[in-house]
Amino acid sequence: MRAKRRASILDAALSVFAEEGYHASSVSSIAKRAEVSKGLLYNYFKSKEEVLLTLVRDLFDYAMELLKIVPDEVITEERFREIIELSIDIPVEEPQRWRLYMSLVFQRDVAELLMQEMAPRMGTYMTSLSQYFQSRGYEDPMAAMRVFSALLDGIQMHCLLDPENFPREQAKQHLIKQFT
Amino acid sequence: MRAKRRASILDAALSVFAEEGYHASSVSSIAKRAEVSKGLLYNYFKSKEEVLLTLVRDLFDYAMELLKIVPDEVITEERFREIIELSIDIPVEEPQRWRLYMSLVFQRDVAELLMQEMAPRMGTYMTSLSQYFQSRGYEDPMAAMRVFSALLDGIQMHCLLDPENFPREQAKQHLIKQFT
Amino acid sequence: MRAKRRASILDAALSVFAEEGYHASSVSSIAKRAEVSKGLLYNYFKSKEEVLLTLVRDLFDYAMELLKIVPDEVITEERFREIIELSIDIPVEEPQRWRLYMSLVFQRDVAELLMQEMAPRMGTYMTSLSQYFQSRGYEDPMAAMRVFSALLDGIQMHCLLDPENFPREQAKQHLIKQFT
Amino acid sequence: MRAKRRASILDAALSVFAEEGYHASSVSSIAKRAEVSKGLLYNYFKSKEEVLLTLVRDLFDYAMELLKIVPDEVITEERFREIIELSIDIPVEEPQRWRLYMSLVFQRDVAELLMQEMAPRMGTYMTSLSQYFQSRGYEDPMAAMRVFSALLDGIQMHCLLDPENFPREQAKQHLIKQFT
DNA sequence: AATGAATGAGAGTTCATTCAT
DNA sequence: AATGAATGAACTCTCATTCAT
Repeated sequence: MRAKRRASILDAALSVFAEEGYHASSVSSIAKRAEVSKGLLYNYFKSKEEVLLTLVRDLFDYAMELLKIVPDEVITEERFREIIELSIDIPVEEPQRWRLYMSLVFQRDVAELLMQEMAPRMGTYMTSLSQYFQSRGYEDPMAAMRVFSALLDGIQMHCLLDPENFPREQAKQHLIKQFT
Repeated sequence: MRAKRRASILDAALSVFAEEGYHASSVSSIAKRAEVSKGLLYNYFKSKEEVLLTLVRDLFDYAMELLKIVPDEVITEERFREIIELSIDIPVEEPQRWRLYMSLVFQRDVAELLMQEMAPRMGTYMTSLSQYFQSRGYEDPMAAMRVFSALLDGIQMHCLLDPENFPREQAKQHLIKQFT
Repeated sequence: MRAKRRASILDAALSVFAEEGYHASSVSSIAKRAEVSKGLLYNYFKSKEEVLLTLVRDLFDYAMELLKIVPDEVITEERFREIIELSIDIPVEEPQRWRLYMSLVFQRDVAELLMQEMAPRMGTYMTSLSQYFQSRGYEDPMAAMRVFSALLDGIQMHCLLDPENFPREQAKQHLIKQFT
Repeated sequence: MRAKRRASILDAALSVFAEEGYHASSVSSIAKRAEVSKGLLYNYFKSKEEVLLTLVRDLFDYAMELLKIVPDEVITEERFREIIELSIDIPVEEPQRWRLYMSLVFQRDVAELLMQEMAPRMGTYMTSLSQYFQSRGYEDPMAAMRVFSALLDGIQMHCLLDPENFPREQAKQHLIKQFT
């Protein structure tokens, strides 16, 4: 039951953060939405920031799991295609969570905190990707990987900003065709 | 001289916003950085929000001008290539301004205000673009335009996040090759 | 075993109060240090204030006992000397407890509560003392007693503030010489 | 006029602190008593602690001035008598201020802050005093000085606790007789 | 045009206390 | 006897905004 309360606080926080942005959200409004007293929230999380970090960490872990990313993986063409498809489809399932994530990327203070933690795991993933590009004969596989990531992020971003109208399938096919 | 004061306030606001994010910035610190009293700031702008909106509007106008975007333009392949190059190079010149812009995109409350104003002008540009894709024989030019925009935004985003290391030229060439 | 628990709570409270001061101490930290749940603490004491009062009452009783103070005692010169020595040596044995006591003297709200209770017992002691001064031929024995008490308190205070360096023996001898 | 406001805040703070003790006092109640908004108080002082420090610093300076204490002074018997009389009479004039001071001595956290600042100036005064005792032929002038200070503090303390009834004159004469 | 004193609402956070279990 | 989840009021402090000067 403790876990349940915790989850409901995180749910509430997510939706408030997503609606108003992290800095503009108040702990009061999170508590209210979670139907919990402000005091109790501090029983579960030691600060507003910790709520945010928890949220993002969870999301990141969840994404890693869904994408089935493991360290030092060798990426085949088949797998590469899968990564593209999942990367684009997953965020759309829960746009709220991912929008929050995106909104933090350009928030200097928070972004640094996050990157600190995620850098290592992201790093090995990046390496795997650039090895894929190397195996495909790219001259500068590192650069190719970065361009690819940027393009993928762009697609994700637009999917999140307008999940209903953005031509997701076409975008997917475009990416796949370009890089396989 | 009134214009000068105004400009210095906007400058100060930009750098404060960029450093701390809009919501975490205080009017006091903007005034201080602009070497102006808080009272005077309110003489020029009626609220903190208006300062932000002004900043973004100006940036938008400035971008439109640099990109030489005019209503109902017919885009040639040459011009298309130019648009790509400018779109990627311009933000890198003043990353601070553009980062602020990006940080707002996922801030529901502010984003809506902005879109309201910019939608019309953006609209005609989008139309021009999709006509370009139509002329190039794309089956669904509207979709192509959206995919293209997403990819371009992704590149811009990564350029802003890591202006020094991102392989800008490669990204540009990639985009150009794909769409011409 | 109930008594044991109670005692361990009082111990914990004493050390927390001594470290941080009464008002700055939290019930949580007392409970934690006593290795007891907050709820249980309230089973033994009905409020934080009661814990404090108990602590001070106990200390007072304990001091009275050590000083062997009984109502209507007739104080001889020998006994007077003993009182001085004990009064100065006792606090130094457990500076923590006595420092807490001292810290309350100038805390209006708490001090009143305490005095209320202790006044009667202190009264008879004061009377005994002033009778001693009367027997020694002091013109205004009441005044002499008060001056003496003040001087003694001064010594105690300094002993507690710097137990290691304060010249305790010299102070004792000084007092004894003055008043016998 | 700014100075006036500042003074009225300090006045209010003094009386609130004196009544309830530093930790038990709230900034709200200080502001209320000063007939000032909470916000304004923070315009004048950057924290509750700074209000306290200001108060104590001012008091200390004021006392030093009244006692006419100067570095490296050579204390004569006449001057020594004067110091005793002033030391006892001054606090009684404004018991509130001095009670606050006393209440802090046993407040670990604050006391340290204060001592840090005052130590140097107190030091030279202590030196002067111990030189006086040396000149009077005391075997251990340092110890004599400490005992003397303790006794004096005891008198001051009791004067403050019961200004009306404590036999101040007798105490003064007692001290003077002992040490001259 | 320009100041900065002043406000009041609200921010995040803590905590003594209660109560269902 | 014992827990710790839960509360709500109060805490210190911040800040956008106004206004007398």
